[in-house]
Amino acid sequence: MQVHEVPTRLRGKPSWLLNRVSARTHRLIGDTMTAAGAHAYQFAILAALAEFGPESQVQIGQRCGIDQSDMHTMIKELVAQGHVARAPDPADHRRNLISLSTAGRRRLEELDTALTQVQQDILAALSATERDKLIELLTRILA
Amino acid sequence: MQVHEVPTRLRGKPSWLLNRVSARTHRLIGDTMTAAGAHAYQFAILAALAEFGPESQVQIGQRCGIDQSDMHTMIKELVAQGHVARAPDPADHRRNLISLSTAGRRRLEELDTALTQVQQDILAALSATERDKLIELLTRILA
DNA sequence: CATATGTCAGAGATACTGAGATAT
DNA sequence: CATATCTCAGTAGCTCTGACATAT
Repeated sequence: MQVHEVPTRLRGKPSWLLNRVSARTHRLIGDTMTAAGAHAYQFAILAALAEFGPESQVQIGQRCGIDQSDMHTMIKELVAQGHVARAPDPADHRRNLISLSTAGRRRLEELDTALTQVQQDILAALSATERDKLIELLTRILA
Repeated sequence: MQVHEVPTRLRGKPSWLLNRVSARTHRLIGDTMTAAGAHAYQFAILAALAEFGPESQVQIGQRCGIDQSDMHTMIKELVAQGHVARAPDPADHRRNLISLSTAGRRRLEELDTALTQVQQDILAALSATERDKLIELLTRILA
């Protein structure tokens, strides 16, 4: 649907390409999560808990790149859905220890399946080798 | 500054990598443009005008991926700065023809220089060949 | 006292929706 | 009448700042 040609000074810049691709991706992921009644942050939180076990809100946020201020709402929703439990840390009463429930573990798999499908859609134009290359390059940029 | 390990289910997903890289890039570009007293959209508009000549707001927006509703403010600022002129299109009185001034052309070069430098910073971890590869892959995803 | 955590209110920028005015 | 452009108000989601209470 590209009716008009994109200015050369834009389409040659990685920052512009990244922004456009990321915007499209973000919309797809958002739609998928909304359809599942979830939030992208919540998948990240569930994934962190499944891999590293119970942690404080701050710890989870640092792992996933979620601001401390935004963890509260996300955790509150997950608690209401029965996907995680929030309990004071006996070893440090400032902290809440967040832990994954059985339902939360199922939820994680469910969301992961949906999100994995979205990856296929996003990268449909690339071969398997190229997808790996893209992941590698992005990972190195981020490191 | 990655204190905590990122969950595998996140760091292996292109959507997550794209989001993180794009967020960092977006911040760098934003800071650079703010320092120059400009907006990222405005660079795009100036680039379109320099390459394709005077056009309507809708046309420019479609080229650059800027919503029609957001063009108005951007153009207004560019007019106030003397970088573009806005005049009714004699051939179609619904349209404003936006055209680049001499100052706008200088401004474009100035912003392009700054933005080109940011690209170097973003892609510092990649070789020239890898940068080209990344651009190619992102371009194909977008096509 | 200094620091860490969680909670909460709100700001700022981005991208979009919807509606109205004008012109084709 | 249907459509296109421009303008403008306002919404929604994301990210971040600042403040405060509590605990270490």
